[in-house]
Amino acid sequence: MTSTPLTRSEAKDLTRRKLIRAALAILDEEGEAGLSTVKVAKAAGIAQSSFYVHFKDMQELLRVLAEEGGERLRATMREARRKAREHPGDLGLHRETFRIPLESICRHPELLRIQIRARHDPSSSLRDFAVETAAAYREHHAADLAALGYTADDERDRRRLEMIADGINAATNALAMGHLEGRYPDLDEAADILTALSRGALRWLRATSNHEPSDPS
Amino acid sequence: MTSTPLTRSEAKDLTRRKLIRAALAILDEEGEAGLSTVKVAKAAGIAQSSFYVHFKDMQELLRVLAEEGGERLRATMREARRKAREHPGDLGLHRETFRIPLESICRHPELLRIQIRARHDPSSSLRDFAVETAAAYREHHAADLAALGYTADDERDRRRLEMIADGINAATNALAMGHLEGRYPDLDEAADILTALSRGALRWLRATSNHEPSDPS
DNA sequence: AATTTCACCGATAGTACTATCGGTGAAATT
DNA sequence: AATTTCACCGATAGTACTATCGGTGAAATT
Repeated sequence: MTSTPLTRSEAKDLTRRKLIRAALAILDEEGEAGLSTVKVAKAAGIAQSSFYVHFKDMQELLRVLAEEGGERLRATMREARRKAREHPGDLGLHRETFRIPLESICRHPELLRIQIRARHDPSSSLRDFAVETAAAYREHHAADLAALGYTADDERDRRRLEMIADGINAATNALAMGHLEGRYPDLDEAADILTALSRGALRWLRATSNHEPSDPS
Repeated sequence: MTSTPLTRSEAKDLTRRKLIRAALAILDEEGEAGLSTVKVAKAAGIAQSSFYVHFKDMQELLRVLAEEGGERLRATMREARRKAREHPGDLGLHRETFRIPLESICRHPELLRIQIRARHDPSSSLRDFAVETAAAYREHHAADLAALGYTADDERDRRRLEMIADGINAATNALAMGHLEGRYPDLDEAADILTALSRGALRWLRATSNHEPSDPS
């Protein structure tokens, strides 16, 4: 009941945050096509025209959204990496490597949903961001695998490591989405499967590296 | 130079095909947000208002597009399955199981792109179709794995098989997209990796089935 | 206390699109 | 040959949205 007296800039910043929150919610619920200055402003409780006090246009708001989302994703990757470094060589850790991204996705599923959508939508303003994020994620994961002892010396092995990382990443996203949709209740089970998938790939990598050109049997 | 005299219904059908083709191209290049009766009609070479001679509205055109795309996808699945049945127990075939979808994706990449986009876009008219297609693909693949001898008897194993199929499917899509983007030049290599991934998962499945509750080491 | 700043407002011009309607001429039918 | 059908056309009313502009009052500054 105590009225909180805000300075003008504090109030402005609050409104800005409201706009960003509103945009994120609409983006998640209705997609980029559902975004409009009308809807975002109304959801934030201000007039449509006041939207432009805070952002030059919708494009700029989306850019800000992408930057903030990217920061959150990078922080997650850093955390996962740090944990992996704390216990090098730990086998149970291999599994942990997969639990962390799964959990982080489930904590903020809207970020992944938006990213996946933008990644494949040529009309999306967030497309470049999404493509870069996906590439960063892929390389991060490839580095993780390399850290587990599967260093790639030549071009071919490096590419293979990247392909494996790409595949595992995609599988991670798919299982996380399935979990959110209620199909896969147990995240640990998902982590186990990802571990098993990556073990299979790495076993193959070891078997074919500097040996036969290509024989997965 | 010989003018082909078309009956009225032939001409109408031709225009209809042109509209569908134009819509598919625009959908792939600009996304669903870029679709409009103006653009589609113009690209097909008719007046915007004539669009409505062929379709009730854009929604209906999208439905038709989804149905045709779905038919093509189902045909691919049937073909893959048929081939797998021809050589049961063939180990090299396990690899073939992955090459066929990869090739089919690369033959019509726009179908997958559109599907992935729609799958995660709440505003998409094609969403239901995309979700159903993804589910069908997942179950198809789970059945494929079961056919390889990893029959799932209880609820847990069935779910695990579905999770593995889901993961492998996602990886398949990711590698196909990477191939199309020029990152992975060799489709065979991609098929090898998918084979290796699935071997790892199935090995784990065999190791934990009806034994320990969950231990991936 | 007087003045300035500025976050927000309502109104509105401009843009892009949808979907309908009456008209037209060639194909199809009689 | 006369009549009907219909794929397509241009015009247009209606809808949703963007982005600007002048105005307002409370906060901030003088």
